Amino acid sequence: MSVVLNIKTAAATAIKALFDQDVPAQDIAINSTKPEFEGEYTILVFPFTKFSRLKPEDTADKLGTYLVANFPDLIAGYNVIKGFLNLSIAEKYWVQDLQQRFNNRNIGRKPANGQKVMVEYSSPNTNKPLHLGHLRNNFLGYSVSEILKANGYEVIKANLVNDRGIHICKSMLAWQIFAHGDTPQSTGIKGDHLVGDYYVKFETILKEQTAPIMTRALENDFRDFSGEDLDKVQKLVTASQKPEVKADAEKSKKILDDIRELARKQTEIMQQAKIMLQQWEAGNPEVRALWSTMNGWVYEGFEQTYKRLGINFDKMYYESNTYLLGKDLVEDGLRKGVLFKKEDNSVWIDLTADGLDEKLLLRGDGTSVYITQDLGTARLKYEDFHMDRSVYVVADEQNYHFKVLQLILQKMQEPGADGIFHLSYGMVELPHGRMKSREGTVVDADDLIDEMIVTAKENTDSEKLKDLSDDEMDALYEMIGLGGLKFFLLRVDPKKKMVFDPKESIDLHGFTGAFVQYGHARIKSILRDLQPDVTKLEGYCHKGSLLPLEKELILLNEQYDTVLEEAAKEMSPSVIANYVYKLTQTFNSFYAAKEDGVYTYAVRNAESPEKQKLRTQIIMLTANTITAAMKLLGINVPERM
RNA sequence: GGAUCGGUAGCUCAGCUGGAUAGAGCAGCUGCCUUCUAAGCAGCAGGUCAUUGGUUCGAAUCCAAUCCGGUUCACCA
Repeated sequence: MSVVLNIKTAAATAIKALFDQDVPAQDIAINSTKPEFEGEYTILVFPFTKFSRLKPEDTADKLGTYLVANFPDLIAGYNVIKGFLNLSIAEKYWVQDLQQRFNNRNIGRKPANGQKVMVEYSSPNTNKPLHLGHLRNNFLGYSVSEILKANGYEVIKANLVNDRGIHICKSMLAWQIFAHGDTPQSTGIKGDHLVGDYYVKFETILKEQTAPIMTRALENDFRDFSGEDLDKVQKLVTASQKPEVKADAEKSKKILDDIRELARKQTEIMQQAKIMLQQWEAGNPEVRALWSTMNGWVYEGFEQTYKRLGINFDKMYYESNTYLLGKDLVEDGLRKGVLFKKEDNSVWIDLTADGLDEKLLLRGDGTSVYITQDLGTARLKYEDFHMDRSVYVVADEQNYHFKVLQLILQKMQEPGADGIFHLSYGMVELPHGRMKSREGTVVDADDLIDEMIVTAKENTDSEKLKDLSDDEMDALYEMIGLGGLKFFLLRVDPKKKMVFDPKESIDLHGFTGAFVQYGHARIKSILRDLQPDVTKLEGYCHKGSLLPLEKELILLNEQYDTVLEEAAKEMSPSVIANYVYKLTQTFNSFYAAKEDGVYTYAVRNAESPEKQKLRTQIIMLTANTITAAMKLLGINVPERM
């Protein structure tokens, strides 16, 4: 049980005894004591004055006296400032805690809790390589999975690959026209990048073909359009010519965009892509063969990147297998009366009572839309694993989609519906704004990783490590570079959008992964020198008093369990990142503190054998906590750097 | 326009289940390597917590309104 919980329980007992009031222990507010006051934890007594019928100071005083008298193993002293009861925890408590935990390699890990949770993350499209935005998703999904595991959940990491659709046909078509049979082998280009290059090629041609259609349309020449699109474009062009629209820059831009969208649809290359998609759906062997080949290239590329990122999955789903799902569910829904049909045979759900709109689930021709597949896939996942919770790591632009998804499943009384949780994360932006592929500002994942590793190499003092082999050095650079990237993307609260400044991200100073790794390497360096006898340490429980930073480090380490629980509850690796940084920072202060040229907290040259044992326990504990915490972020820590 | 998320130091972010004088890092400025790794440490400077009102012993934190910004509201995925 954590110190805080112990204090709360003791306080609840004290309140019952002193004031005859039943206050649930968890309702008692406890803060860390501000550094300028004496003590470690502070109870806020304001809420108790109602029934104590005493001034806050007197209430605190009574409570403090009682706690010291009745819980001497926990609370050694107290002081009162206004309504704040500052408690000094008995040093014996800290020392015993230290002795029990210092050599635990699985620090913080909870026993299995019998709950199963699926975490779906990554879920890439197979038409282009991964970029910065995917990295946040991948790191988050992996880290949250590890955090849940450490809290006792059984976790299934799932990846739903979007391997079919118009976007892939675009790459395929451009490859057919322009590649002259090029392959990753023949060009030496990584498969996902090669396929992505042809996606870009497609977009270039599309743009070229769109321009004249657009120009004609704006001159009221609509020869490129027909049917519904003809109606739409005429209306839009007419609207765009109104003086009040011309005066409104924002409005006219939007109308122009809409016209452009229609023009894009009419281009020859777009029509070809659509035909290809239809052929794919019809099972055309030639198209299917090309599709398999090009997806194969992409998977090889992704495999490399995932491996490098240290990311893995327990279950792969492919949209080509799941995109037809959901129709059964729609049938069930119609039977249950949750869904209804319109006269054109399209199927809808009415969500107006929930403040949303009517939502289409099946088109008039019986084909499904995006959300229908997702409904079907949700059912499939549940049938496969019967998990208690199903987490989707997806950017916050899809908040509405997931709200609707869960609502529909709940209305259909699908068994997994209540367990669905959309782990919605904010976009990664560049200092100048969003990444835009049209403006070529997309930061490629592979490039970024390379850059980070090069930076790590440039900033490493190889003199210190000259006895390491080249392979060991490369592994170290990779650990530091990748760790830095992960830490940078995970240290921010997932819910918030974040700015990625390349200059800042590759920094190895301050609140960074490298800082934490460095702290760990420093500890290991001391331990290498010292070669402590672990069995002796395990039998050692320090008797003398503790210096401030000795106590502070034990205390921070003690908080790890609580931090881990909070990270799981919030599904937020940033909680861990902030904590492990603080812990390392405190260790660094401990490490560097000097008085009159002598290390205050020297381990090797400690002032007594007892202090040496104590400090060895402390730094071992700290190293174990750092290692465990960083592992949950997907970051390894080096023995030396 | 409706829904929704956000606005804290020059920049990037903590703090938000109400509590003491709002914290880090970067950038700027001072110091500190003959002693366990200076990717570090110690310090200085930097704030109308978007604005206004409310709730109360107490508000960056809760409520309301306003302003600013993002996302979303497709028979696209």
